[in-house]
Amino acid sequence: MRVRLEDVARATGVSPKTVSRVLNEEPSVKESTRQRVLAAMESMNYRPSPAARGLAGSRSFLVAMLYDNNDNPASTYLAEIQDGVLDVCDANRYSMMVCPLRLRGKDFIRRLDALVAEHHIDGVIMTPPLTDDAPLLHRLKEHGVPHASISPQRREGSIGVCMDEPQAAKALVQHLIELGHRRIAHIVGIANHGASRWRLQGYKEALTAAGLPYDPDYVVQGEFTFGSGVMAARELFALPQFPTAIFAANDDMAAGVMWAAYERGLKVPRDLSVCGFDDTPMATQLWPPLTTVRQPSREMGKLAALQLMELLRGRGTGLLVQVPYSLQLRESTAAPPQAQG
Amino acid sequence: MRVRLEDVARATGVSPKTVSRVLNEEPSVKESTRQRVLAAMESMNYRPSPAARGLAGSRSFLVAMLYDNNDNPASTYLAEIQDGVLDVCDANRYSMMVCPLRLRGKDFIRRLDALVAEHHIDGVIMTPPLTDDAPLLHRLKEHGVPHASISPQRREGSIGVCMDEPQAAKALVQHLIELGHRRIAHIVGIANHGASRWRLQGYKEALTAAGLPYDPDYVVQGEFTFGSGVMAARELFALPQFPTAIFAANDDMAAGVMWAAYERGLKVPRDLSVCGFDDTPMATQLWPPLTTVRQPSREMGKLAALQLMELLRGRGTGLLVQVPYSLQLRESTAAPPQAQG
DNA sequence: GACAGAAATGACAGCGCTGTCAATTGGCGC
DNA sequence: GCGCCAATTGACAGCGCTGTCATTTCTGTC
Repeated sequence: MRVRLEDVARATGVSPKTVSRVLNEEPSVKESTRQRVLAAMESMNYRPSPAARGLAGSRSFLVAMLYDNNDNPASTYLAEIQDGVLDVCDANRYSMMVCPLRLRGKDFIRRLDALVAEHHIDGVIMTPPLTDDAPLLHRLKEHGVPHASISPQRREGSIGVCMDEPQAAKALVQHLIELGHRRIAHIVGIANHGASRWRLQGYKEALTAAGLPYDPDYVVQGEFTFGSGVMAARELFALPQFPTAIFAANDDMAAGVMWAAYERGLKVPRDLSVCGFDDTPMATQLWPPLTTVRQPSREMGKLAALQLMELLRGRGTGLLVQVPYSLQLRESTAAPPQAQG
Repeated sequence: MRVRLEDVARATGVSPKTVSRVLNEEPSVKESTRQRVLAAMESMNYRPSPAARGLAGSRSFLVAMLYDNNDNPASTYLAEIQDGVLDVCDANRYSMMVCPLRLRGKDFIRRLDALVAEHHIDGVIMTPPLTDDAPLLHRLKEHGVPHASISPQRREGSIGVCMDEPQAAKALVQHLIELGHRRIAHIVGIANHGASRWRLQGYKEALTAAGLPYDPDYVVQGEFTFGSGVMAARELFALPQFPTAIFAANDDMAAGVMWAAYERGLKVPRDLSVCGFDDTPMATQLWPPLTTVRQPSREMGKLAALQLMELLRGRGTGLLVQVPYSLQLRESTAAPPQAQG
């Protein structure tokens, strides 16, 4: 019925253990034997049973992608990452499980324990804000499960992938300044996300670099959601002298800002410049298309998974790879209404 | 180290096999024994090893979610479905694997074979357009893998979940007609999706019911993507007498229509009414908010998974559950520019 | 050409569970 | 109180692989 390792062994005239060695790319197998075994595997269309491998061996060939499905409004972000991770897992003959966690609910540690206990997970990929949850990280360390992070806040000691977000945000705001804007507002994201901090930081740095004052009234809290962008924008529009440009910490909130602008009868970019961050598909689908920063999520998922694979292979200790950002200058930003000094 | 079934057996004073029976909810276990075993499992925090269960038994407790990541632009749709499926799997102690297939590439059958051969998948959840791919269905039948579908085209013999899409589309177009529209265009979706057929059908039925003529010029082909919506709208705007309302087969294309309208200087809904289908988050984030049909994707994922669970439990033969739709009347539709007759 | 040591291979048990089939127990009629 | 059948439980092998450790086959050396 099913082709087993033993069948391949018999066909090749070697012991099952040797076939196992070839399967697991263990070093001490003579090249000629290796080739014969591989050929037999191929011709017999042999497929190792993950269950048996997991049961007998120490590895499960399973990685879990952990994410917080409370605090991740932009499903496209997660979907793209998942896609990238899956790609790399597939290529490396690993399976991937998706595992939504709820940081707020306090059972997420138990969910993790269950995952490790039941499935013997080999490794974990995490997305923000899980990447920086101390209890979670601690537990992973206790379990001894290797993990790679996407955009973790702590750079030292982290493995995975990141972007120079402060620099990207700074460049974006500098673009606004170059267009002539002086009253630039910022809508911050959810507090425990590194992205929120970095983007705010870049905003501040750009102002400082240009010698512009930092006005706390121009910095309002959002939640990375469209709705929170609307609310934040309304708040800003209520200021006696409202900004000529708004930099929202992500595209969803930027879309909310544009919505609120229309609601108020403001034309973008004539009356107000708007920019976001992430370059989700939505960015090019807004009217006018949104100026933003491209973040290559799919690629980042791949890179994080690749780092994890390195760890699992026992080669090296894993890196925190940095991917380049790129500004996407579109029609939602322009010179401010009245040229000021 | 690890708590095994044998440990639970010893603690309860029964044989491992009896514990196994309890674990698998087999009938012939005395209730008192059952309770004792369950109590021991609980107190010892016993977690069965899926690998061992899969290896020894005939079930793997694994279901795969199959989707085509070529032809599914709306990642939120898939993400929501995945979320729903995952929910139900979790609750039933099943694991879920996600498995993107590419119908176009001809290796997808091999991918499926590998999935079945390696992981001994217990069941499959499919999304359009996979639900109606003959070779795929045939192969699943050959493998004897139970499967549930989300919005399959063939109603008879299918198991899973669906919506009365023709009726929903008809109701939507009737709404336009009631508003006074007479020249209503439709943008069709990708050809091999049932959704495309059903929504077109509903469109036609509404016209017929109202005694309006069917004008082929008013029906243009799209691909469910934003970009294709833009193109289709431009095509329609090029007609000598262009429509006063456009019904796009999904929200993404409707967004494209609105984009194209702005591009041409048309105001929605003053100059043009636009409506979509699906009620993705985007629908409320457009300006003006989009009139559309709500499709409860998450719920549909759950229901399909529940049907699959029924199948896997051996209870009943599985149903094709129908979920209700609901019209979301928002500001993108209004009376046509000039009241006609 | 014999020998040490490395390289390559194999024998065997067992991972944690379930399927099969046999054994035990309990209930009931007479 | 005995026999019979159904309900309940248990013994045991084995799923397909890998870890451990033993064994064989090469190298090169003196």
